[in-house]
Amino acid sequence: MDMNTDLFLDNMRRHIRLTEEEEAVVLSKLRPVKLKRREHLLKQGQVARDLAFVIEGCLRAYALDDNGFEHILQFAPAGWWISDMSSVISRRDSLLNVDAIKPSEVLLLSREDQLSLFDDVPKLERYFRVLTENGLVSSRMRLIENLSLTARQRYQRFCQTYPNLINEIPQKYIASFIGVTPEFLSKIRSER
Amino acid sequence: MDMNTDLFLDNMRRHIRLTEEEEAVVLSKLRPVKLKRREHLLKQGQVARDLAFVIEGCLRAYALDDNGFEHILQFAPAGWWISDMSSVISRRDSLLNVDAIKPSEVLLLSREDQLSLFDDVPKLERYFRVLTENGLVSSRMRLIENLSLTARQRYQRFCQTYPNLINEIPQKYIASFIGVTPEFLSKIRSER
DNA sequence: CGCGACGTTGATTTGCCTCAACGATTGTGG
DNA sequence: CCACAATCGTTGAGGCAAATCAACGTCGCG
Repeated sequence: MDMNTDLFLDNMRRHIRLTEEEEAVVLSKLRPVKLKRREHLLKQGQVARDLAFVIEGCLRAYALDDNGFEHILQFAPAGWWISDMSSVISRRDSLLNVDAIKPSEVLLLSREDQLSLFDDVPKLERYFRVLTENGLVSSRMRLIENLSLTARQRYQRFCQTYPNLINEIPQKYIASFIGVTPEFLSKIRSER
Repeated sequence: MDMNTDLFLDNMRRHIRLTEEEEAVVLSKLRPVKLKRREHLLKQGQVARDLAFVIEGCLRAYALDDNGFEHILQFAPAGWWISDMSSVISRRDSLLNVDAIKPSEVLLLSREDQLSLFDDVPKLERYFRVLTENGLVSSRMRLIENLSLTARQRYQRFCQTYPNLINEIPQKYIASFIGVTPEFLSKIRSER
């Protein structure tokens, strides 16, 4: 079987050390999937069953508000996990959509398999705890920044934090991420 | 020894089932502390070493921006955990302050003890993973709401989510939490 | 009692949105 | 390979939600 798992193994090994057998058990649960641009991995109203590890391309998670506007909560370039943890954990309908910004490839892990892996390979629980902790940290960070920074400052911060993404994805997605209209981001960028 | 741990044990038992010995090991690491109104558990610039479980009163976590304004990220009434996870995890200086809104009592657990407990009582890892997951969920929820709701709607949402807190804490804290000035919250409330 | 913290109210300002028009670029089918 | 549509970014005029600033009433507390 020929799935490109190097990026994933690198990522996991940065946090925990497993035996070869254990790694094989984990890998056996991962399902590789290719996505076209705009193709959805998850739509709101569905229950999210899978976590996705991006090995190529870039995905995004976004919410649609009552007026039909998109609000991007997370970008996931290669090497990142993405999904609606809220839905995965609670098994309730997702409020988020996840789709591919560009042609991408991901490894899927169902919540069911994840939980059974926690029993079979207990060290894995630590790996995902750390990931969740990091997710919490960055989510809080964004909350602070949204409460205390102006749009201009949030854009500068985005440029510092995701220098790779800036030239990789359409500008309107960046606007949606930092919480302004595409028009206003354009005006910000034109100043100097 | 006379520390009121019922609330904590209730909370933990809702997630995992431990033996009496295991519970005793966990309890042995908890240090009870009383806080006066306004007393700080953590100030920004320090490295947060402790997680705090509130057994009485109410605490808050807030960030100070460059202009000296406070932005409250979390309230923790009795039965809630609070701290700056970001600092605890990364061992870097905290960006948050944590203090008591009213006279309070908390149980402290150092990160060091938490990690050693993960080795001694592996089931505990699950408890904290779930807590962190829930924290992530609510943090994301707030981010969505801050991006997509008006101040009026955020206030209504706050009233639904924390009906107990509304008459318990000064209004300016609620303003800080939902991300408006105290003056504007006052105007919102006076409409109808 | 008198002071400080808090909430209210009003006048004014401002950061960002809305709407509309217009190039530039990309993509697509003939 | 061209023609055309769709998508995207830019620019400008006008509008609105919320901030700012200031004054004032009220309450709790030393």
